[in-house]
Amino acid sequence: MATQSFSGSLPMMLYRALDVVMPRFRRIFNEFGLTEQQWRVLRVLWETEEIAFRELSDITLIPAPSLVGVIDRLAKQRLVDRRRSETDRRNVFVFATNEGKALHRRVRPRVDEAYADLRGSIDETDWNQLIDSLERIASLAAEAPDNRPAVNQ
Amino acid sequence: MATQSFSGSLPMMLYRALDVVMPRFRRIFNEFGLTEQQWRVLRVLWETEEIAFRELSDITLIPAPSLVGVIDRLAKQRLVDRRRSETDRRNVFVFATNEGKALHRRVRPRVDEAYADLRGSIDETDWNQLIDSLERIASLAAEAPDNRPAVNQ
DNA sequence: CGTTATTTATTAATATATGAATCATTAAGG
DNA sequence: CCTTAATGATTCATATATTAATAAATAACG
Repeated sequence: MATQSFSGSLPMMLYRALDVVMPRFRRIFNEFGLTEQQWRVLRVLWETEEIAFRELSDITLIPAPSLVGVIDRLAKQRLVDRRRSETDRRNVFVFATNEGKALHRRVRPRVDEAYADLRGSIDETDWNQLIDSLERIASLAAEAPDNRPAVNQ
Repeated sequence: MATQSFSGSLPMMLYRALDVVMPRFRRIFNEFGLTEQQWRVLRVLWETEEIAFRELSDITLIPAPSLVGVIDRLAKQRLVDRRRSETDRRNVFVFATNEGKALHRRVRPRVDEAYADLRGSIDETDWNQLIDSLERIASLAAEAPDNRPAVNQ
């Protein structure tokens, strides 16, 4: 096999896929005064009433130092709030306010619609194949002992 | 099909794949005092003696406003330099200095090795399938008229 | 128990991303 | 030509990423 071309490398292909896919979603977020990361937090809080800071960081893939600021800004808009655990005061829990839940309910249909459009623009088989391949890549995480990201315990 | 789970969505799967794949490369870049984006620029300049700013932005997937700073910092380290086009003075060309080329030659083998390791840790068929699927996603770009990224002209 | 490690969120410093605006240059039109 | 429109890099303001350090709380251990 010849020398790997830069643009054909796996990392650049992943970045390019995101560049193709994300703008349509960011446009929606912006309409509602949200950033992509702020949306991720609201989106996760839709599924769990309350969530530990670390777990929120793992699920949203927002690194902890960044997440601090994301939550600060969401809290300033009264969309989410924190509380410290009583049993272990190092832990922080995050939850959506009523205002946050209401905003989520308004944004969600638009995002779902865009997602359906995206999915509709790709052949069903290709789509499943892609998700499948990405899952296999993600499963490498456990095997690399020097990686913090995501699923490790 | 049930409601799309957040972590199983295409964007989050793409982000997770990058989170799994990139740390091993960033560790190498850091050893040589480079950031990921700085490396991308050096890596591209390895293939073309000189390149137009806009084209560099398209290939590296670094947005123009960010690329200005990336090149500024590389130039401060004497690794690259700019020159303005004589025929159209709006255009800027970027090229690697001898120092930049030398650094590239030192980093490159380490990156290639890490890439080979990565490739070796994934089944050949899975790998090809993934690259293949990502290419199909990338090809959607042309169909979305409101997207700047990459290949448009 | 008291001291030392470890864990958890946070802060700090620097680099990059994002979206809008600006400034210089060139192209187009009358 | 001269004015106006378009183009290309850059700047600006704000948000996030990255890596290291810190501070508070808890766990572990002698």
